[in-house]
Amino acid sequence: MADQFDNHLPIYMQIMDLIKKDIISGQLMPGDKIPSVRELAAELQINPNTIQRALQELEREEIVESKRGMGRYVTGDQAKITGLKKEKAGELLSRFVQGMQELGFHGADIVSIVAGAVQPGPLNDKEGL
Amino acid sequence: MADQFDNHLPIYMQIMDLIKKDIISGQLMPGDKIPSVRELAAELQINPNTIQRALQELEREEIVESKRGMGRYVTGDQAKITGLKKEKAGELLSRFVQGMQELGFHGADIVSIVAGAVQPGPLNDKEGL
Amino acid sequence: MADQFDNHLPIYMQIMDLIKKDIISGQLMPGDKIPSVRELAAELQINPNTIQRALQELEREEIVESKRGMGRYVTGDQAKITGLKKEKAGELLSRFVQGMQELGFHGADIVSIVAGAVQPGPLNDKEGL
Amino acid sequence: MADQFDNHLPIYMQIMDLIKKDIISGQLMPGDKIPSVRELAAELQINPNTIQRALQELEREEIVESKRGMGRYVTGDQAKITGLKKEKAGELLSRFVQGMQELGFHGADIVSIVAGAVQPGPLNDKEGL
DNA sequence: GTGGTCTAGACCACT
DNA sequence: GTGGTCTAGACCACG
Repeated sequence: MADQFDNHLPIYMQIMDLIKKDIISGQLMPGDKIPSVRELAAELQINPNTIQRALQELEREEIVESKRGMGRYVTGDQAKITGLKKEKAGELLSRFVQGMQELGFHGADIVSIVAGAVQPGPLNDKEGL
Repeated sequence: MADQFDNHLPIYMQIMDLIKKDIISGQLMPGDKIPSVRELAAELQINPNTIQRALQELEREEIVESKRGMGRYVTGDQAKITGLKKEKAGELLSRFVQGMQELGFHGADIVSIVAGAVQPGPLNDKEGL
Repeated sequence: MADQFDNHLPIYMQIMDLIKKDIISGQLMPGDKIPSVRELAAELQINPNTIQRALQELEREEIVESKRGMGRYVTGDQAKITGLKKEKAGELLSRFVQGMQELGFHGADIVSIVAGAVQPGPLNDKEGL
Repeated sequence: MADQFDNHLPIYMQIMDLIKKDIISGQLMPGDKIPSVRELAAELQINPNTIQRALQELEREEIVESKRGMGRYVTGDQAKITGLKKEKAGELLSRFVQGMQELGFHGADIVSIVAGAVQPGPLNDKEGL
């Protein structure tokens, strides 16, 4: 079976991203309990130490809080979460735009390529890429 | 002086990207000679072995050919090169769109965000992100 | 002591062959852990970097997988392994037959030469070659 | 266009082989004049120095003789040529048989595989390999 | 001069 | 402990 994880990014970071996405998308709401290290380790087939590392880093980023003896919880700070979303979106956007410009695509090209990708209509075909 | 190379990605990969960009942008045309390992090492202030590694990988990807004792050359296969551009663009695009969708943005949102980024007009400001 | 490695072929390729043979012959089964770079380096009296190179190439050929921090493993893809054997045999065969034909030997000649070599009987002696 | 030469064997050796094959197969007979370095260089699209090296080595092996100011000629020593043929055949044979044995094929297997390859009859199919 | 290989030794992040 | 990367310096065969 194909590995679910990418080889050139640390697994713990990929796990951080998984959890962040769950939070941003609302699957995990502020204040929700996060599955225990053991549960996540079993579910993802990953060494518990690696899960531990991921959660520690999320704590450092104040996205997750641990309550002694009660497990870890999504931060109640809503601003933190919307900030997270903006930050991620900003990263994605700038990486994309900069990359496309380096490939020689310019303003309008880029927009129309994206338009073609998100809502493929009769006027756009894949060749446009 | 600030290092010209990024810490998250191995230097040899960044060198690969440098050369790929030169090829895609037309600074290096099909059949052109690529500067020798030693020249690149001197120019980029990088150990020759690292340059060697980068060029070997490009050779594996059939973007570059080495002619014994005569140096390395950009592949003459034009299709390979245009393929390279499409591949890079496709990667960037799908990573971006998929990422944005995971963050909860949908079709039109994504397009307008990109539009705002590439051609900032009076109606869009960066804060809108 | 006579070097265990041949001069015409790079050491790292010879190490690749060693490991491939272990896999084909079943000494290393699919999913088995491969000795660490350092272990192999000590055992074969070869610089670790050279071992590393050999294993990296095997990874490129998808004969071996590395699991971060956990070592390298023989691919679990059984088809890959049987494919390996067929590929090697096919190479050997076509190189041999083509070579013999270029030397002016034809069908039956070639077969009987091989027969003489693998099971020398009273009717064939090596001088016959 | 695909290069006519293999990357992991020196070109001059490959040229030596070309000429040897011509001699063994009778395309070049004992005493025949060998094309000049310039001619071969033009024909094979190879640096004359490389051709020169190949011919020098053939002289060292006494397969070719140079007559001052008159060019190079295939040796008149017929024994040398038949010896050449035996040597080449022996190399091919032992490399093949040894290789197949390392892959786990044994006597009769090897013979029947060769038989299938040189005269494919209704009883043998490729799957047999 | 060119690429290719090898050694030695070091540092790092990941598990 | 594991692989991955990088540097430094050396040697070699090829063209």
